[in-house]
Amino acid sequence: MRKTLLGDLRDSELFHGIRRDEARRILESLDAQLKNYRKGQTILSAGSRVRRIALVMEGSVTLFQTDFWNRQIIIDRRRSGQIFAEAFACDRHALSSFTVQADEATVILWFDIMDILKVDAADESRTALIRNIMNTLAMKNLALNEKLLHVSRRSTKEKLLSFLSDEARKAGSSEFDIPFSRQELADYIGVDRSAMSAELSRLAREGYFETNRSHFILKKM
Amino acid sequence: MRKTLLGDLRDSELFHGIRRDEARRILESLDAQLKNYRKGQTILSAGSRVRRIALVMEGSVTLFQTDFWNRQIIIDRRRSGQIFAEAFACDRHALSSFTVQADEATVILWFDIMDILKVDAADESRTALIRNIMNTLAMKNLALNEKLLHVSRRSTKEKLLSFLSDEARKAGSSEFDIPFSRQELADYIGVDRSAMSAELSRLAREGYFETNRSHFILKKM
DNA sequence: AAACCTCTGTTGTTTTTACAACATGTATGA
DNA sequence: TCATACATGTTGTAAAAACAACAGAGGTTT
Repeated sequence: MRKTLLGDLRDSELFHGIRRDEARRILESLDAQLKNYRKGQTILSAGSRVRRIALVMEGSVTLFQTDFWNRQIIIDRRRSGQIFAEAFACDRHALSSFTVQADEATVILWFDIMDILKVDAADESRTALIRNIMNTLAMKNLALNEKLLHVSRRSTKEKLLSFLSDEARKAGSSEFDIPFSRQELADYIGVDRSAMSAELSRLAREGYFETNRSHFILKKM
Repeated sequence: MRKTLLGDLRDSELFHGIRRDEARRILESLDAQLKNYRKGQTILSAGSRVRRIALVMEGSVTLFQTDFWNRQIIIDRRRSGQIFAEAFACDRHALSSFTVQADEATVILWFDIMDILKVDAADESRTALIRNIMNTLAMKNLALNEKLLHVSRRSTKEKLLSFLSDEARKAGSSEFDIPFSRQELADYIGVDRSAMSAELSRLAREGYFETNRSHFILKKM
């Protein structure tokens, strides 16, 4: 495996806190495999069985579904340092629910995560890797739960109040900056930007908060 | 620990495939603790640090949030055999984002999941438990992803088509039964029941599918 | 069979949202 | 400073959804 690529590993959430030589040793014992893909090439097909986690080393990929009526739905994009297919690899019975294609020339590192659980193989670095994977799954879980909580509110007003309330909780203060522009926020909670902008004005007028750009100050009422 | 309760453990997703005596041994080494709660008692408060996973042994609990403007939002309910707080326990930096209260007299088994990763403690049953936890996290992830995909579509029509397409994919056939009544489906995708019913009729008339109650036959067009 | 209940579909009305078009604000570099 | 580009706010209109009220279908109990 190329040294330059291994160096980059430490930047990924998965190998965080694991020494480079340790990472190399672990990956070798896990049947890790580097594969190159051309722009547009299919890396993983919907419906296929996935045993291994994919770590994007170089390039970027798009995850999408094709529905029953052949309409394409883009799910997400993953870049260098990020992983995909981890949920399918960690759940023995799951098949991939999406297709993955390379956006550009891309290098993927594949490795079998379940192998790492083998009883005879306990050591500190492996433990760290398992912890990192569990952390990753847990964090994704929390992020998905949080987003779902906002998105599944019925009205734009409820979505905004749910989101802002959560931001205040995370900031530990009624005054905070959100990590989104207006357009990004609208996409995140799944509504139209201009309608959302109007709703924000209305809520501010009603006294729920003051806002300027990404800065918010919530008001008890 | 009471034998009767330990017997029930095998029904939980977490201890699936682990022998009763093994489960007992593991739990003792993990500082497992049984606690009883009265109806209405708070089991876990939003904002607190959580080190241990909670497994509901008897009774049931409600997970909810109180937002900035003191409005209560019910997130979910967990019953005997199910776990909660697993994502907070698996992500060292996370604090609980919700409060948990007992719906009735409830028994909770608390245990430290990160302890199980200790290097000196590798054995088959522990490996199975780790695998089960990863499975649980992965399955939740997939379920959340799937629901989010449907809920975040903009219109009722898009939500329905997204949901039905996914059901067809999971069934491996264009003909299938959905696991929901109309009201449950409306709640799941986050829309009004009667409006959804009307939309279903419209889509059926437009030729997307035929449906009777929970039975659907999708049509290519 | 009759009475009852729950689920589902339909329709008219009200409310909310999306959409489009444009105005204003803000940051950036020539 | 001016020109420019992009983000944000505003408004009117069309479309969609929520809501409410009711009717019929299906199933269950007596």
